[in-house]
Amino acid sequence: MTRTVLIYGGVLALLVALLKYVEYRFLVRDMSMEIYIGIIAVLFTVLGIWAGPRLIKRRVIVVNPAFVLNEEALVRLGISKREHEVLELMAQGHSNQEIAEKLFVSVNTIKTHLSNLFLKLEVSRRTQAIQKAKELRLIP
Amino acid sequence: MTRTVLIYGGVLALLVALLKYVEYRFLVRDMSMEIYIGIIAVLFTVLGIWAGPRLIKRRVIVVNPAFVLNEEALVRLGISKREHEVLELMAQGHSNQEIAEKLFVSVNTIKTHLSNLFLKLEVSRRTQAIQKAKELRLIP
DNA sequence: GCATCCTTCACCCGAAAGGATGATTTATCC
DNA sequence: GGATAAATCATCCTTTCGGGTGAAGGATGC
Repeated sequence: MTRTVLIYGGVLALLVALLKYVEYRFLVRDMSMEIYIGIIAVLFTVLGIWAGPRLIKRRVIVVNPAFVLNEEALVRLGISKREHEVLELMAQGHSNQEIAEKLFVSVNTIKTHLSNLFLKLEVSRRTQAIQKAKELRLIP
Repeated sequence: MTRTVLIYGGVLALLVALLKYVEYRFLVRDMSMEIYIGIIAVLFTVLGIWAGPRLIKRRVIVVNPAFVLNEEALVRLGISKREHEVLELMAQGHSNQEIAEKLFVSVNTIKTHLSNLFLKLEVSRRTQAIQKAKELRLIP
């Protein structure tokens, strides 16, 4: 903050000096008063635009990052579409039986899918699978 | 954006008009040139500070909100310290046996804690418990 | 001192989950 | 047309979970 004010002051002083120089050398004799004032106005407006954000504390907006599926990991681990589907339902807290009913297949199929998933995720329990899948951004 | 530019232009025009007014009525006769220029500089610096952030696109910084334990929910649901501890370990993917070893108690104790937790969280599976506990911000 | 809550542990039983293996069907690719 | 991968289902067996019940020791508060 202190540093910022110093920089700001320095730039301001520099600008004033520049103006003085310009004033006595070239402009006053050749230009009308209006143009001279206009130049000053533009210069200091630009200065304000530049210095404003540096003087005023930046507002940090905390936002929950939207979920983006990590498709690269899906491919890398060789997780199929169906397996991913089962993974999502499992992570939502459904039992194998419930998942089977939702997907219109038998429980055995779900168990097979989950077995394969556990192998691919290198885990041995569904709670671990949820952990890992969240880390890898396979599920929200 | 278009609206912002219009406002900006309007304010600028207003300021110029004000300056003209001031110039011809009071100041030029009484003040030195330096002070007059100084006032212009200050005015347009302020204008720049005000208009800058409105002209330049605001940068939104996306940050993962830090985890804040919802103690109110803990009290409301009557979840004890030990139960919360077990809940955390469970959510990390540990089996009852593993949790028991980590806390130096028997598996039966862990099972009792989890049974009570399931009652308090109104769930019937550990995966559901994880879901609900995350929703309630009882665990990260 | 008594009630209450927390923590601990035990036992039983049935349901759910996990591991291994094999088989069939259906796409898809070369 | 054969190879390959995905999806489906099954069976067998073991481990883990979940539900119910009971009980004992310790801390807290009135």
